[in-house]
Amino acid sequence: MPDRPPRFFTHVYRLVAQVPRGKVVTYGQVAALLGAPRAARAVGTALRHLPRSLTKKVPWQRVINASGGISLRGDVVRAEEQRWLLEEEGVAFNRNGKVNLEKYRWRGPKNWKAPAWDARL
DNA sequence: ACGATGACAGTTT
DNA sequence: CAAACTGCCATCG
Repeated sequence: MPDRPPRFFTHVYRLVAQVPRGKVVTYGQVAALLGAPRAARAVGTALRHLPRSLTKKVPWQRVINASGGISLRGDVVRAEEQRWLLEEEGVAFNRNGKVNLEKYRWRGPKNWKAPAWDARL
């Protein structure tokens, strides 16, 4: 059994797990909702390390970049899978492979309160 | 502890 | 509009 994911990672997973089908969020948005508006890059790191055991529970495909595009640069296969999964649930891509964020962006959970993930216990 | 790393983002060319 | 630059952050050896 591998080690449990770091705190920050698990918070990312818990939030992303709430993104409804057919909606998307950006890395920066996730970071902001977690109370760390500049940690967008770290959110990407967290998703890159998403345990296989959680791929079924965490809709990682619903997280895209601020430009409305897929960010998996190196992994082309994975990138195609992400687009396929999103189209599968009704998210449309324009000719440039971008999603209309104004239309598909998820605004976040109701009465959401940023977790104190960075608090030292 | 320090520097390298990467599924980012905003600004400037 | 796209590529280049620059700042930022949690993790990892």
